[in-house]
Amino acid sequence: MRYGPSMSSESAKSYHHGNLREALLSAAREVLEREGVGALSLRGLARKVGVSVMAPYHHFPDRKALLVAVAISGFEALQQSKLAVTSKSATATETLIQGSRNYISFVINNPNLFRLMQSPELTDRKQYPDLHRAATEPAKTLIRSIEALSRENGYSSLDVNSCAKTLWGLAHGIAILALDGEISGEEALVLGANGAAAVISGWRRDS
Amino acid sequence: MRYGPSMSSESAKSYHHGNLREALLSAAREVLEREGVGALSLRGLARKVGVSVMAPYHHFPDRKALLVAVAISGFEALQQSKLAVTSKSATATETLIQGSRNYISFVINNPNLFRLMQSPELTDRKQYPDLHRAATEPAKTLIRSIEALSRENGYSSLDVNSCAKTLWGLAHGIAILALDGEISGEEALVLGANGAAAVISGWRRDS
DNA sequence: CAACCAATCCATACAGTGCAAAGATTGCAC
DNA sequence: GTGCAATCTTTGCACTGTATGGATTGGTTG
Repeated sequence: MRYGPSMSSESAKSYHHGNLREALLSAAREVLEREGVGALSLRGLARKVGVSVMAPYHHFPDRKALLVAVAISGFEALQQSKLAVTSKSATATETLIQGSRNYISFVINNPNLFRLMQSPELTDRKQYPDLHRAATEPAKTLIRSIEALSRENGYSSLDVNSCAKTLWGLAHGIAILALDGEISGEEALVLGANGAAAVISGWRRDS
Repeated sequence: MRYGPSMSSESAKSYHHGNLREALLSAAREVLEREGVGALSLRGLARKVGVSVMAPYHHFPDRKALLVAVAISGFEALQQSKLAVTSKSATATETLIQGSRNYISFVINNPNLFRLMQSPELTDRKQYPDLHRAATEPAKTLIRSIEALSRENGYSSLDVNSCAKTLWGLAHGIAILALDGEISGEEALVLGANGAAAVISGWRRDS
């Protein structure tokens, strides 16, 4: 693993770029957050990185594959921050509530990246195993938290799976409302936390 | 308002199409649901309708405007079915729970249309007043239902706005999980109804 | 009825895109 | 060193959105 176009001083333009793949991904993330997914073109990225039109195709089979790679990096970042929240929380309830806040916060801070992660164009995740795996990790973490909740509070009859999906769906939906400008970021964070609390307490009784 | 290319027998190819706008929208909805938003091109639609490359531009300033028009028709359909549910329900609680089911059902039955309605590409709704209006109608209906709930059940301290957004977000999020294949359609419908019930009962206590 | 005009449609052209094919350049293993 | 596989470039095609300017029409007005 080397870094930079070559070992020499700086930008000694060599025929081989050196780490084109990473450079492309980095440029893509930048363009994505600044101009949206519509502005992401392989040609544009190639230009930005200073490489020929077809060079990117040696690292990504097609445009979609590039988008998938960016999305994966997004899911990994999300998972990372989710784990951080989990390790900081004292109780399972707190983990879930703070997790909801954290999810919404991530969406607000990376709007276009999140939109890409949810893009209809990469919906067929079965076709991209790596993407599917990366996207599933956060869900697994959530389920573990709910199992902990069930243990800690003695909710023996709790349907872990349903509860997880409801909580996830709630955070997801509220975040999207914020993205669409229907509610402010602060409001979304509050709603996310309160809504999660309501679901947790309401769920125990009703199911 | 006329219909068809001309008054004569059939497909008497006249210079003026007659109702190009509607024909384009109809073709667009068809292509959209069959092949996804990515396959929606003005040229393709023009071809499909049997008209020149530039004809669509006399009815839609650009591609985005066509997408917006399709999205608007989607929101109108959603609102229509929402009203139908409301008028069929006896109590406010039932309206809200069935409304949640109905929303999720709409999404499942019109996946690509829904994706278009939520597309990041037409997020700047302020720029399309008609779209913004159409997209806001269902929310208004929801709020009215919650006000009814507050009256009927004596939840005097209920924060109508927050409750509405939480319920909306929940249905929204669960529907998206179904779209992404994370849960089945039936499961989504059940989760939507149960989740809504949990939020309603949980909310009353916690806020 | 005739003449006009605004709405509608068409033909052509240009820039930008994704990608296929085939050749150039390089670093690494032997 | 030599050969090979990875990497990068050149060229070309089919497709897209859309700007420009001209053709055709039906409805309105004199």
